Amino acid sequence: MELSERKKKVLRSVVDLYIRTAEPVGSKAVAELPDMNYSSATIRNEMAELTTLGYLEQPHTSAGRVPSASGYRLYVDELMLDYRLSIDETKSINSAIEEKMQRIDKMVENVAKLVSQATNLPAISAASRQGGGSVTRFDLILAGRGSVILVLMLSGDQVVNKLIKLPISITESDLKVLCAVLNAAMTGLVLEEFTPELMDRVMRSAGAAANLVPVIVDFTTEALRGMAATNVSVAGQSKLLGLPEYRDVEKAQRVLSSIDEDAFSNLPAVMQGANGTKVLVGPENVADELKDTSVVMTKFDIGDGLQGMIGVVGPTRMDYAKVTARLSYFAESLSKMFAKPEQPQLEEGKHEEN
Amino acid sequence: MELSERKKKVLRSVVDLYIRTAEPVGSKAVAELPDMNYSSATIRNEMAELTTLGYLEQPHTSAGRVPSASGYRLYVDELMLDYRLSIDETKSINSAIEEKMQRIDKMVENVAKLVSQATNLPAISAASRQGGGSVTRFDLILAGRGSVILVLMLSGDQVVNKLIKLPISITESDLKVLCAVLNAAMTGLVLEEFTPELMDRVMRSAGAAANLVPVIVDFTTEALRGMAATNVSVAGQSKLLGLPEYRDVEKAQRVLSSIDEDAFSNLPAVMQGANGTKVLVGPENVADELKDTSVVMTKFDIGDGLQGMIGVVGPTRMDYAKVTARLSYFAESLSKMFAKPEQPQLEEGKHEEN
DNA sequence: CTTAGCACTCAGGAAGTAAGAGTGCTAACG
DNA sequence: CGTTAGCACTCTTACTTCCTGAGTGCTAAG
Repeated sequence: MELSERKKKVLRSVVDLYIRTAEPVGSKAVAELPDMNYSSATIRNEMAELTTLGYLEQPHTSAGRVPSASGYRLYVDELMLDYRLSIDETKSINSAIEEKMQRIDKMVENVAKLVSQATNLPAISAASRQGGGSVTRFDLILAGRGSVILVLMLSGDQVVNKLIKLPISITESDLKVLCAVLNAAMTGLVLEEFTPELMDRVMRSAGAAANLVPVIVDFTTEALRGMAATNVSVAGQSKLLGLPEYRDVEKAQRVLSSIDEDAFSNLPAVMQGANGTKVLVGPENVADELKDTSVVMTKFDIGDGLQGMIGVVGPTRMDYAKVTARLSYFAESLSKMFAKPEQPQLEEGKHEEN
Repeated sequence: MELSERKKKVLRSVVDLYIRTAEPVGSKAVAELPDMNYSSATIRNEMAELTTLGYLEQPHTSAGRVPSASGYRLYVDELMLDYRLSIDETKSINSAIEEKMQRIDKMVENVAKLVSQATNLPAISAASRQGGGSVTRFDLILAGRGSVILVLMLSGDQVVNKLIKLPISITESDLKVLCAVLNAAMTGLVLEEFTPELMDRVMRSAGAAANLVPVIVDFTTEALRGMAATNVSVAGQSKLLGLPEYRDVEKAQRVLSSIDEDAFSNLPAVMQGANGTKVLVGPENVADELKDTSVVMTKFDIGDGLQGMIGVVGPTRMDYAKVTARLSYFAESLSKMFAKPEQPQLEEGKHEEN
């Protein structure tokens, strides 16, 4: 059943007010709104009906009304007015992205931080690859006494490397042979195709440098696994504590620790189908601890089969309009950033160990 | 002035009890302790004196006593009994380290998580390099049409790489020339020595591939900067909320957000002098928000001029004995792990971008 | 020096009260 | 018939007041 225009207006006002104040809103408060030309009594009647329809709830007789989950749902789907980002906001988002994205190996982490700052709520960011990658090219560099640098070029123009130290020394020509064998036998293979038999075969034809093969295969499979793995980061958890609904420490802790954990490693799955921004209101969340909490998420494209996702966690009474606007803008900016090759430089690799 | 043995025993008992219960401890509770062979009246007298000496405080007349900052100080320095890790504990710490350290580019982050789990408190982990690094060796690999992979070997056997895409194509021999020039002119230099003049000079002698030089220098300086930067990670913030002293959300938030920020980027400096485990009790902390909170920290060695640090943040009433024990053991295990070369593999590099 | 006893203090909980906000209903109004 | 004013009713919240119990400091006896 379709609500009357006035009912919609009242519902929207109630949600808006509740978002602002975090306190149950009464008929009087709504009636006093600038463009509300009815008396509090009329509003009262409308609110009573909205309550029986299930869009509003009252904590107790004679408190104001609070939006119910379906109230929020309706608000998000139909009622909420688009929030227009100010020039300042877009500017600050852009410059934040520019500044922080240079070292992309921390991309996920940084994005989470930025989103959290922009929304003043805890934020999640994740990147995951659809389907497994493969090695495009093997290179081996002799780096002085017993050291060999293995350089893998992976599908999606990603490059990783590893320094291998050997007890024995090895000649340049041995490496050349091995390198050729590797490129012939192992390029284009996905993770599952790295069988023990394959390794045996490669080792037999690898000549003098055969003892390098196991290390190389190990690292290669690990790199492919790493490509497939989902990278998740959470930032700004403490922002939650500033909100009145989390004055209850128990609750705050439940929510925080459920975000803290790697509970989100399968979250990108939720995003699979949906396009654009998705809003999960309170009980729509699967996790029990989040029944009282809303999540707003958006996908963005990193290109090369990489899927990015950013999201925000907050009270059911969160400023959906503003949050969705900011999130979408973020996603858009990020997608754009990854789409354009900017400089002649495109790929970069960095890593350290012991 | 030296305290009598009995006073020490009483003080220790008070601190121990307070650590356990988080409630002011009365003379009766102390007197009832198994090996306390005095009546509550005697204890009362001792406690009164300890109060005037400043080691204990009472929240109000007729509450029990609570250790003061100097009480904790004394406890940490002299009184506390060594906590012996059980075999189980050492085992679980070791297996946690083994399991999680494989991908070392996430080392700092993982260590923070592990320490937090082991202590049930928020934990900080950081790694920073003493003094700047330099490039040991440049390599350039031609990776098909217009793509060149730059591989830098840095001091400390760290290897990083970057894929450079060029609008124009380039020949293998041009690359060889450039590579030789780079190795001749730029190895062994620290960040400050990369001047515009140097770049000019290199570009002039670089031959056909000269237009690659700016990109290479950019990436090199960025890599060196990255080496110098301190890497900090915080984990388990929500653990704080489980503790009775942080039922006050305001306080919890203050503390959490002061950890959340990059407030710790200069923390390793604090560790510079001290060896072993350092305990900062409440007001000894510089940050105002932490005046009410204690920090326990330890250094560990990553080798190659890299300094690691792990720390824990908790209420002044934290189980110093247990926490220090676990932290030290962690530090020790980590140092050991980084010291032994394990496999023939020592260094590993990994990174991705767009 | 240690201990028992006692009067005193003070935080925290229970109970009761008052104030205020908001509702639902009814009746009047245009 | 939709809208509004008025009013009785409900229920929370804040503020008292009171009481209890834990713990203390002091004194005097062992």
